[in-house]
Amino acid sequence: MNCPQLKLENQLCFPLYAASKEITRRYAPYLEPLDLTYTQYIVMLVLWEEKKCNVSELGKKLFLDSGTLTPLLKKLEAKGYIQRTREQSDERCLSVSLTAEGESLKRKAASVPKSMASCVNLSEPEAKTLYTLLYKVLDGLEVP
Amino acid sequence: MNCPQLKLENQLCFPLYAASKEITRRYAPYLEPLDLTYTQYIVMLVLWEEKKCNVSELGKKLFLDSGTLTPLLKKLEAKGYIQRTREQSDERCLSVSLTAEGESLKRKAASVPKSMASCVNLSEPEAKTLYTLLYKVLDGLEVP
DNA sequence: CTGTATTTGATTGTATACAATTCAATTTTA
DNA sequence: TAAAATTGAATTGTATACAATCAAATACAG
Repeated sequence: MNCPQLKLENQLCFPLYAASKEITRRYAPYLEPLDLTYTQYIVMLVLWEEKKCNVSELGKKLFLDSGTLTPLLKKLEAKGYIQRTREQSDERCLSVSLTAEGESLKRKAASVPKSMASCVNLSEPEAKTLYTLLYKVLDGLEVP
Repeated sequence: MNCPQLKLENQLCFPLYAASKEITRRYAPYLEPLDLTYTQYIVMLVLWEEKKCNVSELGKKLFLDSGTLTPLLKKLEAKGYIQRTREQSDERCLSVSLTAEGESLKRKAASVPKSMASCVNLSEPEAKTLYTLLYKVLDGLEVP
């Protein structure tokens, strides 16, 4: 049974999956001094921008659900980077905000993106094209 | 502290990470009738092509290590799709091969790629460009 | 030939991921 | 306004991922 569409090299999903994993793995050495994993890092990226965010908002932005975020946020709290407090107006909502330590971590993180960019062997226009196409895929998936 | 390079929207890694996860998630409904997860599916893709493969070869092709593959291959064996046998010439090597059932599963899988392609909202040239750029990233990472 | 080095999978430990379910708080509705 | 529906996190269960380590088999140097 000859099936070219089932060849690994003919899949678009596979380089996407592999590149994502490999890139994430390359982040580890740069994030270790910050005591962050990659997923914890992108949560901190949101908080450095927003200051305050509840779990569902984080989930929407990062494409993560509460089953991933709840334990992860507890770890960030244990590290002293964030606070978790129930919102007064709606006790169902858990508000996540930075501690002073979490805020000051931003300074140490400032060099991470440049370090990582140097790992990725793309020209500026190529990176831009890739970025655009990936968001097109993501947006196209939004409504199933 | 204003830090544009730390904005989520300025990261290339993030849409890569998110798109990969979302695409993988979209595979589930199509793979469920085959009783395969996404990772199990890409292992089967290799085996449908190669017939026979040892663990380290699978790992190289799929960017996975033995910590992921060993339990996964045991599950595929438990489902009856593959056989795991030590190679006679080198007892360290575990040879993975298809059973008749695993081979015949290929027929049921033949329609999966087309179904998935319809989920991805890219034109043919866009998909090709994305593919090329992703492999360029992967190849650029090969040697750290 | 033998002791050391290397190779190969397996194991262990930590950290995601996500579906499905639960539970409590809030909102809607009959 | 009391019951129903909805919402938002947390929990449970299953499946990856990968670093680090281990043990067995093999290769290889002297």
